[in-house]
Amino acid sequence: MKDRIFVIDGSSYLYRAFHAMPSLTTSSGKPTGAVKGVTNMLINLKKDSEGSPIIIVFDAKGKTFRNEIYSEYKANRPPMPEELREQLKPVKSICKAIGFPLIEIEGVEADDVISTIALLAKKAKYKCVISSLDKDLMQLVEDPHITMMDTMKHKIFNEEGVFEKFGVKPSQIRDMLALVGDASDNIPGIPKVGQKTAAKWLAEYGNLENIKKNAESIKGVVGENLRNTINDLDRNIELVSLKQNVDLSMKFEDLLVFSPDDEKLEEIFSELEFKALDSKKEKEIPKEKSNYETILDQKSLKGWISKINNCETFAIDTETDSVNTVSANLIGISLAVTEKEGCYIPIAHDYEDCPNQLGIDYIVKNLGPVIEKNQEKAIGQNLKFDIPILERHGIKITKFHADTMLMSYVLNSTATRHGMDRLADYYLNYSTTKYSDVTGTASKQISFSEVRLDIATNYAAEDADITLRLYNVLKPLLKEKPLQEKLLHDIEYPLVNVLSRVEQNGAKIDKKKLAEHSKELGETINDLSSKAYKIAGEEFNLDSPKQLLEILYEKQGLPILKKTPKGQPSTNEDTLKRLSEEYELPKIILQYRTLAKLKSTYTDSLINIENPKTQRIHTSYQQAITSTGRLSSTEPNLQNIPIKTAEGRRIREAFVPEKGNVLISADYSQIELRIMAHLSKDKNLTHAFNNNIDVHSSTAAEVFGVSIDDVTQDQRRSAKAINFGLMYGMSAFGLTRQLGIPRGEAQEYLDAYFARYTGVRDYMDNIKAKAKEDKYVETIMARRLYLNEINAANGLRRQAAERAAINAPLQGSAADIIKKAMLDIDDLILNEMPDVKMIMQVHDELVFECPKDNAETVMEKTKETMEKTVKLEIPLIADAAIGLNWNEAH
DNA sequence: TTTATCCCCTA
DNA sequence: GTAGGGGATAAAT
Repeated sequence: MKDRIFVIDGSSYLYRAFHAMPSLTTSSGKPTGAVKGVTNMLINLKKDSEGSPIIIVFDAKGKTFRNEIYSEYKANRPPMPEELREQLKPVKSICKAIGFPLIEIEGVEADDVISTIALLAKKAKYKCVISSLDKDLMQLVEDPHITMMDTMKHKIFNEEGVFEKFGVKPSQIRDMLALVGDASDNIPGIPKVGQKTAAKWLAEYGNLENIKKNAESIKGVVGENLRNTINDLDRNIELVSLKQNVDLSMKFEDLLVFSPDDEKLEEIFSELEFKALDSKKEKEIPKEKSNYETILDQKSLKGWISKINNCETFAIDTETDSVNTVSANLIGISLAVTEKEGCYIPIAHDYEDCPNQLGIDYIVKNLGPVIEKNQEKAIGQNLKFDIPILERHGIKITKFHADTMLMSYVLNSTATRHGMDRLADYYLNYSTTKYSDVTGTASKQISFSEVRLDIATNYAAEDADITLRLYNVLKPLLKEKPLQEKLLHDIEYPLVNVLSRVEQNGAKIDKKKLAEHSKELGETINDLSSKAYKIAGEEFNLDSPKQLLEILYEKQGLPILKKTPKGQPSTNEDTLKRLSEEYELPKIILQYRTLAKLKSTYTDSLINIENPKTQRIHTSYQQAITSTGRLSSTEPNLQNIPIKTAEGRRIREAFVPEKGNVLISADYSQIELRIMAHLSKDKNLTHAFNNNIDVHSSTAAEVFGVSIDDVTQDQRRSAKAINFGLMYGMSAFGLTRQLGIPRGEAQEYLDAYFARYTGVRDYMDNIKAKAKEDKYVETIMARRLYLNEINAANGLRRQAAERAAINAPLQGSAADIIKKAMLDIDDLILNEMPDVKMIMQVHDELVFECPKDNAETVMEKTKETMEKTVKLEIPLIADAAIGLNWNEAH
């Protein structure tokens, strides 16, 4: 044995990549997803092959000998989707340019070519690895010199591998295929005989000939089917057997030549707008030299002060020792005025031999006023972080020029994530120095104050420099989208300061109450664990789904009702609930889960996360995360505090005001459904909202054809499920699951709904059509969500995009509205009621803390502001309440 | 130590 | 069926 060669089944790569990849396109709309997928697979294989020859084989046009044997062969195969066909040429060009010999022979299927190459390889004493998952090709593995591999999953199929997958030996694959048939090739097998039966027969009789001989002794319907169609088997064998004598019109040695054309490859890549293929190559390109200055003396600071005073715009960034704005200490400030130039002003670096720095007092006194005076020229990346840090040192920024994170978010919320490292990569094709590169991670992590000044300068000044460069790239892109630019300036920018204040305000929690609750939970959890162990007959980790499924399904033998996406028997709530009807253990697990969740995620962690300095908890609102325009909340997430169960609501009782204060909560009533009425102008829906009629009852009356006074609880519940489901783009199937009713009944409900709510029906149809046309949908404030997969060939992906197209304008418009309400109320607070604090936003709810004396007035004003902040076709209603804890106020 | 999986909390 | 964050375990590194 000399070496090995790899043979790629090109068509199988192509289809696999097509279905696995999202629908990427170039800026001009040319589809590239499959090309990219294939390219990645090729590059991976090239790495794995360690220099062995690689040959790639494609199917070619033309009828083959199989069509002569059987005219229906592959007759039902759908034509290649247009989106994929367009990508065929570039894929082949890339294969050639990478340097692999590419073979396609008219009138010969790729499988036969591959089979022939495998034989030639054997004769030349090469091992042959076929990169494909094609069942037909598996027959070749009977030869020990030939193996197959799954490139994506790095799985090798030798004789054992084949047996594991199909239950037959490679030498029996032909017989199995003949028995089972192949739907995709339109080869009919024996009716009712699938892989299992075929494997059973082959295990018993060894081969097809023996099965035929013993056909009489096979019982049952399948035996009868076998005898009825036994004459097809010879033909099937011919169809599934691979030829090994194809004329390749070239010598085997010529197949081993590797002839890359890097220039051509780069050309194709740039046409397809791919980034450099070889990450190694990219790294070898030296960064363009930038000029970064460390500011340690008064004179050089003065130089930068005059630069700031005289520039049009400047970028600013702060360096701190924490990502938490409440506890972060200011370590330094960096500035940039022109690209590739920047400075870093160290303030609190502290390590052995650290040079003397100018000091915080000097900086605040001399640079502070300059920043404040020029703030409307300031550009930052996530200024919500920098603003409170600077403010703690008396440098107040209330109005800035731009925030590159938000620019990117408003341009396209999903094209990339919007952290600076990602933006630099995406918009500048520039790889930044990472924070962890200079501070290290985990146990080896040092504070930024301990980072040497030269290293810190390179990192920090680069941040300001890159921010400026990003601004210069993003600015013209936004100019082309005036409505989105308006959204940025009217909503997102002003919201930065508001969110910053909400975060700094924080919320007070009753730690004692939480600790008590936590203790109680702990005790009950212990009891439940003991009970569970007793029933199980052993101790195990109740938090481990893996251990749990062993106990439930293997040791206790409970029926498996559902599996997880990865094929493991599921132990989720839904499954356990059903099992609880008959068994005790699942019931206990469910109780355990509920309480354990409350303890670990809420009572314990809220206590832990309280800021020792302020004795309050300060979440961080992410303004550039969601695709739809909503905020999200982290560390802690205050947007998922329990409410549905009584036990859960006890957690809300621990959110309290300072002494003498109260909490006020105001939430929009049915805001997304109202927006649906507004956008669709549906007569029935609009009528309900305009006349203050309970919308779910009204829907129930329409759908079930009864008077609104006669609507039963059950009918209202069903109508509510329909109303919510519609906003998520749900189908009859989903409604079936939600209501536990037969599919036909669910469909009847939906039909009845759309017959009565034609405006909604038309709106849904129109928004989908518009999404397909434009590749995006918009909210009432022109926030865009791009839907790359709205025309995807993959049905599941396309349908998911369609649902997003329906939901995003509803969810996103609601987000727009509450954001605007927050701005209005913030104005109100600044101008009229300075003792009120906005402390939380939970998507459609705002929570305030204020002295109890004027609480009624504050409540009325906030409610009114929320309701008046935008004018829609229907009224907006906010429900508000006052309380001594969040549960009471809600 | 990081990453993936499963589960579960919210609007 | 939409949009999120996060805890615990177990596997990969």
